[in-house]
Order: sequence, then C-alpha cells, then structure tokens
Amino acid sequence: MTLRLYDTATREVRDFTPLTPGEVGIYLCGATVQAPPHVGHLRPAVAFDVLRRWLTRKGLRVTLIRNVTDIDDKVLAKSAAAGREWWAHAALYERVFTDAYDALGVLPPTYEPRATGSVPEMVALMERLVEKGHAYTTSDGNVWFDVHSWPAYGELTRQRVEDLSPEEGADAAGAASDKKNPHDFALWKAPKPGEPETASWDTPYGRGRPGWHLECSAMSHRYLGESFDIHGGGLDLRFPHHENEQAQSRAAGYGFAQRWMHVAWVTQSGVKMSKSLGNGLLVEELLKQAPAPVVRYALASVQYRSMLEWAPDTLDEARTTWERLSGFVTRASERVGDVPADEVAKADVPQAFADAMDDDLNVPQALAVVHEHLRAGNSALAAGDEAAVRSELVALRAMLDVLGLDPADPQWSTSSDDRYATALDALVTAELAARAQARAAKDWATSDAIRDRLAAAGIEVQDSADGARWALS
RNA sequence: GGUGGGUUGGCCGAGAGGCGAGGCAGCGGCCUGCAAAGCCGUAUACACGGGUUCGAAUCCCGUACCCACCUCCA
Repeated sequence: MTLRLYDTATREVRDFTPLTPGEVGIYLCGATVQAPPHVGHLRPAVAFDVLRRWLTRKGLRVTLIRNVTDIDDKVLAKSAAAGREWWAHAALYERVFTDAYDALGVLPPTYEPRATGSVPEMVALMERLVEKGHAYTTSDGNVWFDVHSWPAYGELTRQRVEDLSPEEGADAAGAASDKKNPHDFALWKAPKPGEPETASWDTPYGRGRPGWHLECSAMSHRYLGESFDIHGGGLDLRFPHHENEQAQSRAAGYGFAQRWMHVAWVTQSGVKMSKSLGNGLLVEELLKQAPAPVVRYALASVQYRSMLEWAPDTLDEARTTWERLSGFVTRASERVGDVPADEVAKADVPQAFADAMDDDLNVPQALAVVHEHLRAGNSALAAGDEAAVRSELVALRAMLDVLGLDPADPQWSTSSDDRYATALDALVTAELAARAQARAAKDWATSDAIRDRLAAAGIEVQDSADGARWALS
C-alpha cells in the first residue's frame, strides 16, 4: 500500500508521490516566539514529527524545515510590555519552545530558520512581486500584495475576495488612503513611531520589517526551492496566512507547495484552546503533572485532522497506557535481553500498522494494532515463550518508535545519575528479599508491612511466578 | 454575510452501505495468602425527522445544536 495523505487544497485523500523520488521536502510553520507554548502549539510539531518518522521508516530522505517567527507585531508589542529588547524576548521564548519540543521527543527539524535570518530573500521576493505588478507601495511606506492582480487568490480556502468579511482588518484600519483594496495584505511594514531602530531593515522601498506571510514564502523558497512536497501548519493558519503565502509565491512564479496538511486544534469542552482565550494549558505545567511521554502520547494518539478534546482524564488515560507499554518493554527486556536500537530501527512493522499509517496517518487505528501486540506479548511472557516475547518486543518497539514513543528510547530515561538508580535498586532488592522470606514463612503481616513501606516511598511491588519486581508508581 | 468542520456507548476516539476498531472507566472470572501487574470475558452507540436500499451510524433531503476561519493565533 502506498502512503495516502489528505490535501487541504484539493480536499481529498490522495497518493503521496514526492517531486524527487526518494526525497521529501516539508515546510512547517513554527512558532511566533512571544510567549510560552500551550499543548495546542505542540500538536502540529508532534503530528509532523510522526509523519517525518513514518516517511523516514519508509526509506525516504526527509528535509523538514520549521521556521521561527522572531519578528512581527506581537513580538514587538510583548517585548515592549515586558521591558526587553524584541530580539531578547524572541530568543527567550524560542528557547522555551525548543525545550518543550525536546521534552516531548520531537526530533529537531533539518533546519530551523529564523525569519530575521532571511531578510534579503524576503526583500528579493518582494521586489520580484513589485516588478511583476503584484505588489505596490503606499504613501505611508508600506508595501502591499495586490489581491486583485492574482485571479487565483482564494483558491486554497475557496473564498472570493468580495465575500470576505466586510469589516476591515487591522492592516487596513490604519492604512493610507492609497491602499487599493482592504484585503490587500502587507508584504512590508514601515516602522511605526516608537518602534526600535533595530526592528527595521533597508529596502528599495524604504525602511521597515517583513510581514508574516512574506517571511514563510521566502524561507520555504530558500531552503526547499521553488517547488516542494508538503506545507503544513495548524488549521487556523489556512486563512489568511497560507492563502497569502501561496498567492505570493505563485504570483512570483514559483510552483510552491504541492500539498497542504493542516493539523486540527486541541479543544477543551469543544472550544479551541488559544492564547487569547486564556484557556491554554501550558506545556510546562503539564510536564509537572505527567511524564513527558505521557503528554506526547495524549497528543499523538488522535488522528491529526480531528479535534483533540483535552478532557479531565486525558492525561490519566495516557498515563495508564504508557505504563502498560513501558511495563511490558521493561519486563520483556529483562526476560530476553535488550534489543539493540538499530535492530528496532530496521525491523518491519506489522502490516496492519503500516496500512493504518499509510491511510493518512491513522494513528488511532495503528494503536489498535499496538494493543493487539501488547496483549500477545504479555501472554507470551506469562507462557514463558521467549521467542514470542522477543518478536513481540521488537514489533512493539518498532511501532512505538514510529510514533516517537518507544519506551526503551534513552530520550525517556528519567534518571540523570545512574548511581542513584543503582543505590535505590540495591535497597529495594534487599527489602524484597526480606519480604520473600516472610512470605515463604507465611508471615503475611511482615510481608505486607514491607510492601506498605515501599508503597509509601512511591514504589510499587509486582509479584510474579519468577519473584517480585518493583517500579516507581 | 462568506468559507469550513463537527454531533458515535460514562469518557476519549477510529470507521464510513452488510460480520459492533481500540483505549480508559465499570462489571464478572482466572492467577494471587491478600493486593498489584497480567490474562480471559462482558453491557451500554452512532443528534433528530424523513427518504433511497434486501440492508443505513455510513448515501440523499430537511431540522436542531456545537465549534471554527474571514484581525493575531498551532
């Protein structure tokens, strides 16, 4: 089965065929680094990380570009309010985002360009648009894209300029009277009074700074070329951001994105989580409530095009499943030995899993396969069938690796210092030996007292035919 | 006003004409000294009203409600 992916532009699931055989170029709109991320911000990153891992496992060479928007109105406003230089503000939150991506096991993109690093490319693109008659300047020093000069404008989201909301947008509100159409969007913004000198650049049309849409068009062109395979982002970026990007890039004569993929939102009680509503759950807070892989599991386990309802017990459910998965991997590895990482990387995933992933990344369906193998693995463990244990262990880890959730991945290792783990293991093992002795003597009072003492210390005892083992609860 | 998405059992969440995905919670059992872990089994469902069909959660028509984008949003 070949990989089939939904394309927002054509609104259909269709076969994915890379422009260059064996290679895939993906541009993902990253964060505007102005505030700390909530879970909603991490969902597209996780979804595209899963896509990237799946493409890689299928043998494709993936170039993933995810930008950092480090200059725009919001960054300037927030930094001024915080009493920082805008570039310091952007750098601060870029770091916070990077930490969050890292914590959730999102592999670093191939390259992560900052908008401010591609200003010459933006100016060049803008000049090209002016030359071709698709952009113009107004008396206030701004440069605009002329939406009426590009008949295809609106094709991505199937909207006609005349049908757009009659109220004028923020750009239009303060614009000079010589702006041609209220829906023309800014390519370049002249400095406003009070804005720092460092936040503007020289161009043939005067000083200023790039508009958000132009930034992404220029960066995707710079790093992926005139045409590339997939452009992604959050669903809310479809309009105006992606529509505008496409209009600019195509009007400039470039093939641009061959396919669009949009990741749906994280909701609470059905309402979109958003910064402005103030209902966003900060990643930082969630990581205090649950281990990082649990948060990742919660984000990854829903198909990317469906809204993900963050319910009160979402994290608890994810935790339960994660403990089942990691519990099996630990017990199985103890039984049959660790499976080398490269064996896991090369292993074939079960066909049913592959089919689910090929079907527009149907992770929920793929997880059903994971659960089948988990049960089979646990049964094999109980039956003492080591060959079956090992093959299920390899299959399970290979599948989970695609989702970025292999419990044996060092990424999820919790102890920063092995000496503590070793010391703790020695102490608990001694306790368990004493308990085993008490149990042999049917001294249940002593045996239960030991178990209670361990439980009070956050250590869970699991008995089996082979003896007791322990885990942090 | 324009453009979209949605409504599946207590909760989350796949599916998209015919044998009730899966998970969590619940219930019953096995195992266990008891528990935990694990295993086995199990009830409850497709917003509403029509229609098409041998057969509809799935297709068509209508209705209701919810969410979003058109200003910044992942």
